[in-house]
Amino acid sequence: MARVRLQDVAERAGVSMKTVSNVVRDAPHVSEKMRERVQRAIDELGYRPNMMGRRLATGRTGLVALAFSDVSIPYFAELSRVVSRIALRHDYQVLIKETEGTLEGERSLVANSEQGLVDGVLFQPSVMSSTEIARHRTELPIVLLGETAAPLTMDRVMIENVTAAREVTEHVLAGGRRRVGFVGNESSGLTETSRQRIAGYQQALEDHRLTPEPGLLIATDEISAAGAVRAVGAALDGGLDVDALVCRDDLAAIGTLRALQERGVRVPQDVAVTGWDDIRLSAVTFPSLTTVSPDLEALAERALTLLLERIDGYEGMGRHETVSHRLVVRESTPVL
Amino acid sequence: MARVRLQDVAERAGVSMKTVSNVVRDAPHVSEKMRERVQRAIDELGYRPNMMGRRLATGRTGLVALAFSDVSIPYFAELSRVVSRIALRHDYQVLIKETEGTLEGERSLVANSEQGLVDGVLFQPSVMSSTEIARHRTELPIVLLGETAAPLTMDRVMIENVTAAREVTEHVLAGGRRRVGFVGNESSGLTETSRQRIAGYQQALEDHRLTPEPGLLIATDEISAAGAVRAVGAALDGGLDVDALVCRDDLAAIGTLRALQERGVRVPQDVAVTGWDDIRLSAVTFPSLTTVSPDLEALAERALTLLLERIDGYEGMGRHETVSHRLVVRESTPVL
DNA sequence: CCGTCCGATTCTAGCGCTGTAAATTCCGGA
DNA sequence: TCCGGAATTTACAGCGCTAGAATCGGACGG
Repeated sequence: MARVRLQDVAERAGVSMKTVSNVVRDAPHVSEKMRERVQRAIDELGYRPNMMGRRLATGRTGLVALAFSDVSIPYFAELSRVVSRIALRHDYQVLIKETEGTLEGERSLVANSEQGLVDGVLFQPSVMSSTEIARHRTELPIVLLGETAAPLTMDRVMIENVTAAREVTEHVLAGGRRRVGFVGNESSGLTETSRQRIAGYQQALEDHRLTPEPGLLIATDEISAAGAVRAVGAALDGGLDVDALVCRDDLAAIGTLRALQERGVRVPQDVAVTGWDDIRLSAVTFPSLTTVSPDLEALAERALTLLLERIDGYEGMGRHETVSHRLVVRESTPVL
Repeated sequence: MARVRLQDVAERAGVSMKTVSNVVRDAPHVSEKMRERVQRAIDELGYRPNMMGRRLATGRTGLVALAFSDVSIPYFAELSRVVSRIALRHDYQVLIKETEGTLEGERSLVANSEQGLVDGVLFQPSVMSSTEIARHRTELPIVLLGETAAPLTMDRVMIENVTAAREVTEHVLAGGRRRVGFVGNESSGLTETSRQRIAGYQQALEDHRLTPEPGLLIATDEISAAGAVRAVGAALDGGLDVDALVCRDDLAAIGTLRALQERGVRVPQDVAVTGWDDIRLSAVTFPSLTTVSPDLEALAERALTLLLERIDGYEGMGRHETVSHRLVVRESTPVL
């Protein structure tokens, strides 16, 4: 049996297509009687609107893309959930696009490959520079997520990375630690995210009259727990002497935990460890992780709001917003 | 500036729309000369096809939905990646739909709410029974993932759960353990997945002339590491006496690890622990987890193949396939 | 030199829905 | 009973693209 179309319902109910359309979309100016009559026809025929038709007609796809490197990074998975949920409230669905964190993947995203498929994009760049993003600038509305030094013309939402990094470092210093390392900066080409977190970490050290030593920065070759296990392991075996390790993210912290425990180092007694992102698992590692918890809800809400405004035609300058974060203290740092 | 349409390119190149369309789609019957001429016009105008138009015309959306409870469960996130990658090879994009693991969410998915938006659905049900899914049966092609007792009319791809559960249990028994518990069955209403894994676990025990005791089954109230921490913690505090714990999935295993370590129980010396899914993190917990590793690649490939066949009009009986798995032995179980 | 044939190109309908503008209906008031 | 204006419903023209039929044009054999 062929699909039921608006036309079929219209004939069955003996009204015009437009009226049926109005009923389906819950539009105003439909009398109660008419609504009932049409609804009956819809139910009898089992009509379901064809989204593609609607989309072509309205020019809106009802889809926004959420782009980042890799969904299996817990932070991004959790972000996806929140964004999807909030988008749904605005009648939007979210299409997840993974860029693999490669320049190529990010470029193809920005080179409006999604043109005509999604109405806008929420994009957390990994490697593309802000200027390049601005240059490739498409018709497609884009809102940037994260720490990219965003072009003036584009919207961006992030948390206060420098401040947060300072707070978390301050927290371990307040616990009496003095040899504080940093884990997880990229071994080749620092991302803006790492740069800012390291900046905050350094500020905190300097506030305490401690000199940041290059040897305390432990770079990893990839954003993963396994990368951190290798890097921290190698550093420890190389004689690294620390009493605290501030990690770039929870995954790095989880890897750090393992590298320490493999060597019999106790956390937090011997070395305190902190993470970043407050992914769900950070509460169930042993010991559980003290971590920076960004307000994902607010992040998603603001980013989506800015994006929807762009989609609705807003053409002003880029808006740069920050959302709050808090420090969640758990077992991996000593109680004060 | 308004968007460039096919018509604009056609005028610019002085040819018909259809010819441009042929060039864009790389269709046959286009002379080299014409191709070049049109391509030049396309480049000059910066034309990008509007997917919505194409989709309406072809009736194909180029989108398949991948539905499961929650992306932030690592197994699903990793599955998403693999499915997306493989789908891309078939020129399909993947739309992730979370059902929250609720009957309501799953019903709304099956009640062809996606009609007209996606061409088909890969669905891993959490709570819906196979008969109900079959009843709600829509026009939309669906392939089931996972252990659901699939209706005869529907395609389904899974791994051999009973066998795998038996193997992993056998592995700890071979290590000399005799009081083997199972962690992670749902406290209310066993899912088919849990049922099969428990069945395999029991078979292995029986093979060793051990009697499965109900007290060795530790139910959790939700699929999460935190749920396992609570459940296993409570069981241990209640005097649970085991020397091995086979967990329903890696998340449960991670929670189990913590519950044991909190109480000073050593893994694997005092209690061996196994997981299921081989999520990335299972290699970096401390100790790392022995776990069942499904062949995700094959799972995704087969499921997508079956789905695409359905989309292309295949109307035969349901195909039920299994893909392979292997046991990955790591630190959480003693070496033999 | 002409008729045939075949691949290259154009023509013409839609795909299913919505927005606009015009037509119709409905009411209270005169 | 009739009129004016507001509310409701209808007619119709696309949104951008593709498919199939129709048409064109040139190479080839006779």
